[in-house]
Amino acid sequence: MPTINDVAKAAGVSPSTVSYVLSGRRPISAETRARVQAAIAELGFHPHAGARALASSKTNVLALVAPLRVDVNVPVIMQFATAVVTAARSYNHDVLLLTKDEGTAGLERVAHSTMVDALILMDLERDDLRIPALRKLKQPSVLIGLPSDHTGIACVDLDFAAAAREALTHLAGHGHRRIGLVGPSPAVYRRQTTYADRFLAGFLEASAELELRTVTHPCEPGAAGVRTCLADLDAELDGITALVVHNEEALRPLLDLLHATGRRVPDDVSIVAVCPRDVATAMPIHLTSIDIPAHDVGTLAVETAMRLLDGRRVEYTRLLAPSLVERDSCREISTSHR
Amino acid sequence: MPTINDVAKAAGVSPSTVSYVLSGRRPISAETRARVQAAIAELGFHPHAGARALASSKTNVLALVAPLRVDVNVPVIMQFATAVVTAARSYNHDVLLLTKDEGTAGLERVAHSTMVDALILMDLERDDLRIPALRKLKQPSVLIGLPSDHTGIACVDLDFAAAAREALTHLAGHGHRRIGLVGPSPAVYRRQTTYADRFLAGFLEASAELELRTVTHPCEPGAAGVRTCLADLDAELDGITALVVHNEEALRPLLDLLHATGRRVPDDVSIVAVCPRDVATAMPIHLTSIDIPAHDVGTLAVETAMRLLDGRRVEYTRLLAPSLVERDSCREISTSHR
DNA sequence: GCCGATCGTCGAAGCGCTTCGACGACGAGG
DNA sequence: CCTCGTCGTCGAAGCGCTTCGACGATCGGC
Repeated sequence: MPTINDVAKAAGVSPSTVSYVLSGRRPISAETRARVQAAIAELGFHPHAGARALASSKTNVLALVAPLRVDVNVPVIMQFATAVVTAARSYNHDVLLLTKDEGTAGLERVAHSTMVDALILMDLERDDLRIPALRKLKQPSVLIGLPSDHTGIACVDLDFAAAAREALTHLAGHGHRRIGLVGPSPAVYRRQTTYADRFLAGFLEASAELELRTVTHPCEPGAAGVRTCLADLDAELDGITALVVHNEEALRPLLDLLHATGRRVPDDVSIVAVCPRDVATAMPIHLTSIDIPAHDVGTLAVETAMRLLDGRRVEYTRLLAPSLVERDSCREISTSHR
Repeated sequence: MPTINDVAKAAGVSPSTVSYVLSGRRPISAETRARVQAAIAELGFHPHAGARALASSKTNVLALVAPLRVDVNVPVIMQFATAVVTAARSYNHDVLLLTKDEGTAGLERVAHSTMVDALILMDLERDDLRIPALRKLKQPSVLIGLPSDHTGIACVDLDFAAAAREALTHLAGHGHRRIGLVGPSPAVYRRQTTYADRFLAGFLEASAELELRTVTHPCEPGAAGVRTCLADLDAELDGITALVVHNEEALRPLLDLLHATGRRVPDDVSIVAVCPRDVATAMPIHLTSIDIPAHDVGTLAVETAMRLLDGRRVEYTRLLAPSLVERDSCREISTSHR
């Protein structure tokens, strides 16, 4: 492996000149630059990351903390990760992958040992224990999610409250007045994962504003969970004509169940799903859905981290507006049913 | 951030002594060690990763190259990643996540700039262009997959040929003689992804050995793809009594289709799937399946990398034996059908 | 035509750690 | 009792890079 000194010798300049060619931090004459670049190319020089980090206190690495335990929502997590890695690369950064279950210790480890310049976390909980730890780090962090006390930490996410509102507005606009929410699994609520809370809050608010009759229930995974959830909803409110589903896993078994029990979608029951576009269209009936824009959110998170790193201003709370796209699972309800 | 010098001063020793306490490379008296450790704890000292890498030429980081483009098999990829990260941590290593689509350049970048000690790649193709590049790196690599020319590079994977053999043996043992293979999507074959090839080869060999009548077809994603695939299989061989499905995505639509066309599983058609355990049991009928042991494979890959790193011997090709677990999708065929 | 600013380059001082050789102390073996 | 080997520690020399201050050269302004 050639070093910067080898390059300097080959090009007949000093090492610092090579460094300035590389970083562009000082003007270098065109000829010198050309000679240096030629030498770099010829020798196949690549700066040593560790040396660079040591001298410059920059690693060009971002930590991404993902809930890798195969929980729920695997595809969404994957989309976030993809977006983050891709965006990071576009800023000439790499991504160090941490698992959420290393907890606070993992964050501190990589931060204290200066392995990363910034951290991006996903799957935040309402009173996430990691938040206070993050505040103590010298590296900035960006959250994908919106825990309760996030002052001073940048947060990026879909506006789940608005999403719920939009789902209900859409259904109400189609004449639906009795609506059930099939929520995430109880485990998600138990962890107080922030998106679940925010969606539910938005749902209840909008429900009141629009003067709808609504019921909500979490939904355990699997066909059995869906069956229970639906039964609960029906028991608490009869004449439900529409369902909002904020639970990717439940979608498929739910459709199966409705089909099996002779409730046609959308003729007997309308559905608005909250899920990535591709899962909405992978269903036998293409679902009217509110997209979870994982790609945008991931990209935005990286962008925010970059701004933070070079000291530019950032919006500390950035909630992306939801967008509902109509497909085949909602139907105008006839006045007689209202 | 305290440095090793601060610790040394606080403990009244030289920096090198602190280093030896940390690394254990030289004997240190119990008292000195205690003093040093106390100082470390008190100051909250964490060695600077870059400095360490520079001085020791070890980064304690592994590169993991994953196909992050949301392709097929997302859950499996996630399981691999989880296993790799977890295993790496257990060896005190971290994981740098690269996307496959950075190709050769990405590997060279992280290797040449000494960001990682070793590389783990997944989703290998038969004549993967990255293999020659890997050979030139100073860091060792471990492949999850088995490309055609892998001499000198460690490979780890499920033995897909044996898996195919086992599936057919199981079905043959239940009296099935006419069997169809629902393969991965044509895109997977086109890329000559190694597991697809190996499974197919094993399937054909076993089919001949067991004197079965078999047909095979790739299967495009989506319900339409499944319909076409099944139609093709039926057209080429009538009286099919069993299906081997080596395509996670296809499983669900396939069951739907069979159901819709009145072919009962397992009464009319038996199924052996190749997929992670949890997807096999997530189906309405619990499928007899051959597990894709992502966790074991990922862990083994890391283990292999570690052995390579400290110069121990490794088996250069390690194919894990498949294990078929019986569930509810296979049925003994009555002699009248044979 | 002189002065100060700007340009382009160099040298040297680190960044924080590991590791090698050296060296005193001490116990064991002859 | 002397020597040799081992133990425990230290000092110094890097590892490969960035960055700061310095300095000659060049240039525009008056």
